[in-house]
Amino acid sequence: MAKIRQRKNSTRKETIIETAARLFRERGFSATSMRDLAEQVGVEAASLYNHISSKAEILQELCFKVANKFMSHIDKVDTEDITAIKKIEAVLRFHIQQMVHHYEEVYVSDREWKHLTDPYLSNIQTQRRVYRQRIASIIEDGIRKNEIKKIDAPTAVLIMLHAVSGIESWHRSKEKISGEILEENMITILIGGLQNK
Amino acid sequence: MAKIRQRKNSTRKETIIETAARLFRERGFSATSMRDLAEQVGVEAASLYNHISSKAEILQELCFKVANKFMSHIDKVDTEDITAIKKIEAVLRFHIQQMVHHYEEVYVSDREWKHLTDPYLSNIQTQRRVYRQRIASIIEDGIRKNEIKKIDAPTAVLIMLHAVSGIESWHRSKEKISGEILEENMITILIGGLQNK
DNA sequence: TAGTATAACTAACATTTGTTACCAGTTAGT
DNA sequence: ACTAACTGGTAACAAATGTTAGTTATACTA
Repeated sequence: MAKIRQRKNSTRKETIIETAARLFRERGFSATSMRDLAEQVGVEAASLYNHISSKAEILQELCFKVANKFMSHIDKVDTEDITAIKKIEAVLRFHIQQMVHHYEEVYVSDREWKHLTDPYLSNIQTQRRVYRQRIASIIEDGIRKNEIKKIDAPTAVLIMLHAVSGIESWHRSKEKISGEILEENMITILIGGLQNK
Repeated sequence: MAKIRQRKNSTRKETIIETAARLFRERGFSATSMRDLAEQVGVEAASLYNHISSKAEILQELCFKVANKFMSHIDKVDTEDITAIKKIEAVLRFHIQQMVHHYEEVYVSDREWKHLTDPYLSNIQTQRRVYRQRIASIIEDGIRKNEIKKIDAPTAVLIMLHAVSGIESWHRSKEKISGEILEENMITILIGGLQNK
């Protein structure tokens, strides 16, 4: 029972969270009501509460899932023995791939985290700050080693991360180039812009 | 009376819209209530309706004001007799300056236009599409003339515009570099990334 | 001084919101 | 077969939402 409860519960819960991610992306967290969500899931609003404990919890799960994913990745990249510019490229490629393949959850957690409430809000703010600082440190390292142009590292981080979130437009556009070509184009422009020639 | 009504009315209306821009930026359009707005203006919620006709109207005014501003600017740039890369640089610098000096309204109109309703929604969607296409055309022209790397133009536009919206992080950061240095850094990276060497 | 437009207020409205309490049918393990 | 968990539904809630109606005080114009 415990086992089965776990499995069934989480499957249904996952459906709800995935559906919520799509709606939060389309309409925003605040503009999405539990009744909207229920309708898309095919259930009454009250029934959602058999699987989740609040609307806020859905956003929390989305945000922390994504935050953890990016944090683990930069952990891995940072231990590799490659040049700073290669590290930045690896981080950038990961961001692009995540935005291409896990669009909804990544986009939502990036745009809607402000609607978290306090223990979670502070937590995610800290995580985001730490994450950006780690990228900035890699860039500063690259500048010292003359691999990267002499620029303001936080500004470079800001450009990188926000450029990636623009992949939203790509998703919505009619005639999409492939994800791979998108990735190469973005790398060309952004790494090209950072790199010292 | 007409004169004074006009002047007083628009002053008060402007205050409301400016305050709304700040709140919409901080909390989002949907998460900002008319009572929140009224409180910040220092008035009861119902009193707002002496100056504006609806919450939606506030967003409309913000979005179209900003859209018109950018559209006029690209009109001007496009008639100038300069290289394609210089045109792109001019557009980019204008975006950066607008984001630095008219942060709230530019940011809000960029993030919250989805909450417009239909005659206005379609209108702004078209304007945004046309605007991006015009930048893409300049880029394609630059590619033909070998001033710009052989990249996918819509992708370059996407990167440019979204990178600029990242100036939001700069506004929120404690130790800001100056607006001018920010601008030069962004130009270095982005124009450096586009330009053919 | 009388008259009029402005801009504020209070009270109230109809909806929509997130959520809870409670009940019923189905499923799965003993 | 019996029990317990799971998952759904109905009804309802208190609070919050955008907005309207009606009133009043102020201030400028004639």
